[in-house]
Amino acid sequence: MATIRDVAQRAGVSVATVSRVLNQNGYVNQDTEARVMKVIKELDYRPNTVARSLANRKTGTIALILPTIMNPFFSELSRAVEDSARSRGFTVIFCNSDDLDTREQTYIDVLRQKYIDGIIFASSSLGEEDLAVINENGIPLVVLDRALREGNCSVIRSKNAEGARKAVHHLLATGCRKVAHIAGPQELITAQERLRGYRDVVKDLDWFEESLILPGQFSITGGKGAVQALVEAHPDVDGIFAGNDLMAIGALKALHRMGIKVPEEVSLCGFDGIGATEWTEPELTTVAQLIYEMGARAALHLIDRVQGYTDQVEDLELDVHLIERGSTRRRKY
Amino acid sequence: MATIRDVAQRAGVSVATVSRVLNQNGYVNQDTEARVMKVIKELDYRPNTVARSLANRKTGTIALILPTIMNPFFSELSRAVEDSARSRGFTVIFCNSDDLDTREQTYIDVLRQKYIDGIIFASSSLGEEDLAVINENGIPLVVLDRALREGNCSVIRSKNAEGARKAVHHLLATGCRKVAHIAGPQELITAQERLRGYRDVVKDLDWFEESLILPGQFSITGGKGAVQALVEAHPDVDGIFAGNDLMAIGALKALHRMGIKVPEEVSLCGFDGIGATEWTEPELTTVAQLIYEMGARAALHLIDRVQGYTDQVEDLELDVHLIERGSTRRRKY
DNA sequence: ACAAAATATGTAACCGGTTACATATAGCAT
DNA sequence: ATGCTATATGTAACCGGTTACATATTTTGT
Repeated sequence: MATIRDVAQRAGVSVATVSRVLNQNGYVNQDTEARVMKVIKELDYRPNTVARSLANRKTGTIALILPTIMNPFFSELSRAVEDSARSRGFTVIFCNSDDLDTREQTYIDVLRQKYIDGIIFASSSLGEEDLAVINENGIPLVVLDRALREGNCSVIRSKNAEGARKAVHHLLATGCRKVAHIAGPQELITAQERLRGYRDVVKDLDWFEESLILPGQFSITGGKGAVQALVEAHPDVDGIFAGNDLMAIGALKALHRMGIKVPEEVSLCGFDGIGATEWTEPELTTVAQLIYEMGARAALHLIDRVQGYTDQVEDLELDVHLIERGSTRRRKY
Repeated sequence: MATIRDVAQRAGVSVATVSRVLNQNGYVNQDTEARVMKVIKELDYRPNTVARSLANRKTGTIALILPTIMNPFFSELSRAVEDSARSRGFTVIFCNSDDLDTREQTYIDVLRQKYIDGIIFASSSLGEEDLAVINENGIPLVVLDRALREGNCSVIRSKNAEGARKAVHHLLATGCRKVAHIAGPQELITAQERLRGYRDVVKDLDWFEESLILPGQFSITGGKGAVQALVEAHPDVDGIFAGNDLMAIGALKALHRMGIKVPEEVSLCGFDGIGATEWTEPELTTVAQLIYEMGARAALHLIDRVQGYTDQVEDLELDVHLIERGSTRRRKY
């Protein structure tokens, strides 16, 4: 591979001049520029990004830390992030954390050493102190789905509580008399907020009791398990609000296996709006987040900060909307 | 951030010595080493990866080029790649190509400039010439799911034709009298091979005709469309082999919508073995690939080559196996 | 006891860019 | 004609590591 010095020599100029041509800064004579460009073409010269990164401490790379890419929610999110990054000439490094903080720690260490320009954090188990460490290193940070007291860090999240309320109201409106909630792991803010939304609506209804809230790990198996326990404890449940779509899918499977008809006997509503909610039968009613937009906004805002177009941190709450499908349907009594 | 010179100065040695301590090479006195290590701890020094990369032309980064991460097959594959890479201290850059060759070209350019150590190519539309370009640049390459004449490039693929034969044999064995095939885009080798496998089995059966082969784009919508056309043209079809699971899911939806019972009236078999085949009702019979293993092998082998542990290219054919589920069931006549 | 080999450490060039600073010429106002 | 500014280009230090080579000391072999 040709280097900048090869180009300089062949064009009869100094490396500084070539660099100026490359970066379109400083004064360069038109003729000189043309000559340099010609040589660049001839040699098929491409500036070495690593050398560039070393010199100006920018790598054109951002990292996306997420629990696991195998969760469709994060697949879509990361697709958005990569699309947006590419449109701005950035590349993306992926990190599956499995929500393990040791793993997150390790990643952050590695990323720091690699001069990563910025990080999008979609994995929620990292403590505030750790985030502070990143900040100290001056790495711009965008966090998804959590509120932070500390200021120097952008946050983008969905209206989880509001979405949960929408879901439960919808279930009640379609005629449910007793609505249970399959909750995600309470370490995660999203899971907390959705549970809160559920509580907001049902807490004063006479049928409500704590045992209508079951843990489901945000996973398919968790959703299945929750339904089994639920039906045993509350055979009269006729509505389920699952804290995410994967649990809803699991719930649907379990209900089917138990011979309970959806939506005739039990209505079911998920949360997230992943594509797979249209793959089941019946299709799942769900509270859709603007997943792609979330990823795109996160990436574009992060890159804006990296490039110094803005130094303001953002705190965005994205709308959610209910998508009514076959798993909930108005019932007549 | 402390630099190697800071460490050297504080420890009263030269940078070369510190470097030797860091890389565990060359001669270093025990006491000196201890002293250097102590200073490293004190300063919380981490070697700058970018500088290192520039010096030794290795970045500890590999790239994975795939059609789109939103296809669950590739989600799982990339999970495997990332896990394996991490276990060897490598990071992974993701590239969604959407099977556009311009996009792939651009990526390769960028990756070359970034001194990426190696590339895993899971996107099949790139021509041989382009692959040659990568090879000329000396970038180790592992290609998934395609055969290449040219030698200097490892290939890992599944036994697609064999898998397809298994699928069709299974459908016939469960009592199907007329089996159609929903095929993927024929630019892709995998799609070709699966179609070939289907042909191998049915070509001499009296009911076979070309119009039983329908294009389905490897997508859900494609699968739906294919089924609609199929049922119109061949109402007597009682078995469908879909070239991948997404199309099978689409087919299942369409059949359901048309009131055709699976497996009672039509048996359905997919290909890939993605998790979502267990999310549908009935669950989908499918020819499972060793997706995770494919990704893991690709990554580990690539890194072996990057690190010079081997310079042999690999040509691996992974086994596939039929998973029988509810979408195909033995019928009695 | 002496040469050869092993151990220990330092100097400085190098990887391939960027950029502060120095220098030189041309254009323009006074 | 003089001084000031805008234009044009080059020199060399710098980013933060690695490593070839030189040098000095210690150990080993005979």
